[in-house]
Amino acid sequence: MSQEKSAKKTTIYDLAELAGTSASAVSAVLNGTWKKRRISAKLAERITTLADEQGYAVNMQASLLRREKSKIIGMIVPKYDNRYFGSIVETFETMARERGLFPIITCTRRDPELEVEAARTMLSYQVEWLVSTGATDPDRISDLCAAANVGSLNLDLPGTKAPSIISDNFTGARELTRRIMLNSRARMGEARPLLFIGGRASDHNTSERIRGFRAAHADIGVLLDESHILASGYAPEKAEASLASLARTEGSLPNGMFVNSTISLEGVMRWIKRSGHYGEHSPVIGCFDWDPFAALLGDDIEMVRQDVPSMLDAVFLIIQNGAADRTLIEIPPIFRENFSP
Amino acid sequence: MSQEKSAKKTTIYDLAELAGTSASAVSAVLNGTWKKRRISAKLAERITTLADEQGYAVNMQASLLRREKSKIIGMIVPKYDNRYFGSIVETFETMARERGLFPIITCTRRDPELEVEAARTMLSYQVEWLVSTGATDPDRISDLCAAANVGSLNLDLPGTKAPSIISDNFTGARELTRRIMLNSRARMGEARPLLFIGGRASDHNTSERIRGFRAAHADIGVLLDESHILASGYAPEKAEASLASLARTEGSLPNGMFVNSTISLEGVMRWIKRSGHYGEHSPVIGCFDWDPFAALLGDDIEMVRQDVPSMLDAVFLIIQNGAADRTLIEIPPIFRENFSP
DNA sequence: ATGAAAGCGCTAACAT
DNA sequence: ATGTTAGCGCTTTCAT
Repeated sequence: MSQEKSAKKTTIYDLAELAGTSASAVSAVLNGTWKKRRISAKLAERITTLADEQGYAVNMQASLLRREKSKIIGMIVPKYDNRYFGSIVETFETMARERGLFPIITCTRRDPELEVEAARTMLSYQVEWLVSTGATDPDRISDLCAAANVGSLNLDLPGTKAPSIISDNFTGARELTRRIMLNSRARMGEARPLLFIGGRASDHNTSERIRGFRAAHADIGVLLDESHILASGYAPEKAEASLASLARTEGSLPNGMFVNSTISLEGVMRWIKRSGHYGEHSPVIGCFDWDPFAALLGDDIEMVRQDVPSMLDAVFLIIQNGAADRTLIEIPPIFRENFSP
Repeated sequence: MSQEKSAKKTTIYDLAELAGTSASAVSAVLNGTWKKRRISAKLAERITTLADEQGYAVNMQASLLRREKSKIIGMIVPKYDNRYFGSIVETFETMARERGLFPIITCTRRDPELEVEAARTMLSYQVEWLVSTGATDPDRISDLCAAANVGSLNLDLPGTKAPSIISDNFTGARELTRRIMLNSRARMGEARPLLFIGGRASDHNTSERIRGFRAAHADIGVLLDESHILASGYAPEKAEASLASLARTEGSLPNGMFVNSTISLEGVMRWIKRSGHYGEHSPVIGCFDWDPFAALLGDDIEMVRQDVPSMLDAVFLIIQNGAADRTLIEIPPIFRENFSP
């Protein structure tokens, strides 16, 4: 890595010399503690001007080493390729900064190894809190944090060793399923069992959503088909493949579907288009997650939006006030009629 | 901010005491420099085990303070709400880590003040390089970096005080325009002038794309209408509003459009749907940027994908080998037939 | 109203 | 083959 000029960076000692004062005075002026030190306004003025001229910037590494707290807060996130995680990251950054914290974020691409490596690195950087978003093994990360005396939090997917903030998946899925069935009935004349597709059966969110899916069928008195629950992963290709395979074995597919994420929806829509399976009569679809273009894809596509601002409010509330490790906070997702303008 | 336990963190001195050795030995073992120190394998072994047991993590603040280089590389990015920036961030993180660098990223929401504040903060954290992505005032950031002897780079939008890596907007836009016109001719029988919408006329990318747009019209010998170039901003609402306004004044809109980003496309598609302006005959569209759902929106929607991996290859190449400040690297965007599977 | 000095945890040159 | 020591740049008592 090449360095443009070889000049060293300006330090408070350089500034002190230029101002004809001491490093401690400079430090006090530059970090705002100088009122209690009763440093003269002219000295303060002189120092600030000088600092500006020299393009001085504190060395955080040195500053943090000396202080007790780093004010750094970390987050790991699986992907940046959808609106949900995108807004989680953006909101997290904004809220952290509003609270005087410095956010650092790492994308771990759903790779368990990368997750723990990222967690370790963040601990080295002295994060005071670590938020694991959609982590495959959140408890492992909580253990690492606990060993380093650092607070941890789970977001989106729950764990058992730190407070968790997630969507109310059961209630949300139940209502979403109800709506899909209503739409389907409006079109087909009668309520019919739906297909569930996407996600991993092993993860808490997916299993809760499947539970809500079942409950909604029971509510309406429709018997669902167990072989129509396809929790085959998050990647679009997975969804595409399992639809193809089901169509092959069963000939014809249900005309209503519950899709577990926009990422899975990508595969679903692609398959529908490519296969031509449904011909003119595209299926009635509901998706647990929101995307602006997907929303324009058809009239019969119902979407739920996870309430990211409320989820992160809860996160920062816990950071401020603490909470028991096994706390589970479930935030209701938002339906179409309550979408923000 | 509450701290769970009050125990202090383990340091190399604690480890040294437990292992009955010195801090420097521990340090050497833990950071891999111990081969050249000819430390015995058993000592090394003992120390590593101990470190594991104690959940030890180096204090980067201390380590970096002592070392000469931080290995930290910063990036500022406008938004996380579309695939283009999402993949820039994800690719940047991955490539940085592959090179032993620690990436820190800040989202500045197209806010010029936030941009410089973020840059300052990153300089405090001793970044060795700062990549400004889509910055509103990249030269300002380059100045800050220069004052701190830190390298800077512009991505997506060029500047004049640091090397810039951008898409080949002119050529890309010219070819995209040509394709839209071809599609339009195939449908309407004759080539007609298109509408240009989205972006800011003041930014380099938009003006280059408009230049390409003009060139393609000239190539085919079609006269374009200057009042049909609507560079009214990036937000979906802006696009929506300017279409509405144009439709009001002109009655009818061109049946082919060049849309300058997926974000603008969001507004365009919404307006088309809400207004019902085009009735059954939806317009032929081309978009400078790619989104998987937008791609499924219609048969006549052509998209170009900016070549993010190549752009970031160029970024890291410059970081390794250096380049003159005014270097401008233009990466050809990718058309449909060359999309990766 | 301001300066001197100690020390945060780590690394690297210099001992042995 | 391993220990001692001098800082890295900053903050913070404690003197004055």
